[in-house]
Amino acid sequence: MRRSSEDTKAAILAAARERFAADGFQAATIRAIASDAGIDPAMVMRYFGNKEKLFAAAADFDLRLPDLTTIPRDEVGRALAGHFMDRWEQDEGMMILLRTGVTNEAVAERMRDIFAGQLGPLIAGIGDAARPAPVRAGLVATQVLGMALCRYVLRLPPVVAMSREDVVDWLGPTLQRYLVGDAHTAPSAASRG
Amino acid sequence: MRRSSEDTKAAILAAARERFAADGFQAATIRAIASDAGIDPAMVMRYFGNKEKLFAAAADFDLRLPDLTTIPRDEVGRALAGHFMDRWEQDEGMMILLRTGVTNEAVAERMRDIFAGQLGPLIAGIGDAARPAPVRAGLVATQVLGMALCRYVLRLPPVVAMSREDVVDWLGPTLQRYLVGDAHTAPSAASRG
DNA sequence: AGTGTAGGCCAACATGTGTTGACATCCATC
DNA sequence: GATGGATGTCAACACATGTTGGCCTACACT
Repeated sequence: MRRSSEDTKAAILAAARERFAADGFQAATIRAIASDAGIDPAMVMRYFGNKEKLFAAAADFDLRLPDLTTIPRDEVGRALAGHFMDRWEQDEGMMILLRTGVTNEAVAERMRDIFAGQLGPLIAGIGDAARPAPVRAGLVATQVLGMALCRYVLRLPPVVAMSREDVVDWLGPTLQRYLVGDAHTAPSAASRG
Repeated sequence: MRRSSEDTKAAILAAARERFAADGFQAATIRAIASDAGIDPAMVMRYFGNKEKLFAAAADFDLRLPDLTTIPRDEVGRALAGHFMDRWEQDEGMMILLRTGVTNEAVAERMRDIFAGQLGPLIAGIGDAARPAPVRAGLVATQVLGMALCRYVLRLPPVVAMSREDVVDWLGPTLQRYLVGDAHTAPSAASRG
């Protein structure tokens, strides 16, 4: 069965995204990707030039952040937590960035651009001018990427076992404080469920 | 100049820790490590057997958690945040685990063991029995590892720019809530500094 | 039927890697 | 000073990888 050029290219890209997400840049081999796509390694070179360009095509990713200004101010933390959870599970792009960014400076820079360029402006629109938006964006990144790391990459059992709602319940207030709160907002440990 | 066996072994181990921390497992080559240590690659094999065993020796790491029961209950979050900050900066062991654990299942399992075995019991001693300690330990791990990832690996500029005290101020309340609080503890955004 | 072109495969090359075994060199001991 | 073990180097092997160029094959069109 013969495929069209576009079909083959798409098959290669799909296989590449899976392999890069599962194994990282170095461990994901052209041969393995080609095998998954059911074609010869030479085809990968034909369609994408080299491994770096294939990776660049596979690592395309956008946070697709919602407009936070349409959300009630006191629910913005939970909304963002839920959005990231959905985003992580629907698109393996973030897994690719996480697995490769830790050992590839170019990818790390891309992640810096994504979080500064997409999350920063969003937060600037809702936050308190007294605390700079980049710091708030950075803090949100630490909690959100840490959750992705522990849940999907390291697979810490209690973190994997949490439901989406559990995650939103726990991370929501944290993100809320990072977004619109103040460093010294003390948590109250009095109320118990 | 001739060195003793132990000196050479220590030099190799030091070079290996730096390389593994900077480049990860695959990108850190025996040849580069040997070159850093000023010896022939064959010596590495003689003293450590193979690359995996060298890595196992280099990736030795302990969280060295303090006894939280001696700390006032409402300061436990800040204390833990400060401890992790110190630990990250003094010992490159965590950088090694972070850079390699994302693409190496054996290392990921080791991190699971570390956080479940060291952090879990500690938290069980101070927490609320109503919420299981493993979940609390997992949540702490998400925030603490996320900070390490963003600050030392991805180097997000606003996160790098924060002082140790800034980090403790922001992460302290978060960890406090994860440790002894309740999921629905709402942050108060009223007070401003 | 003949033919050109796009899609696909095969074999090979250059390179870098972990790893090994043979050889060299220093130093303590007799 | 001779000897033997510890310390170290060298060259090479076996293997996997990214990459390349040549060749094959099906299909559309005349």
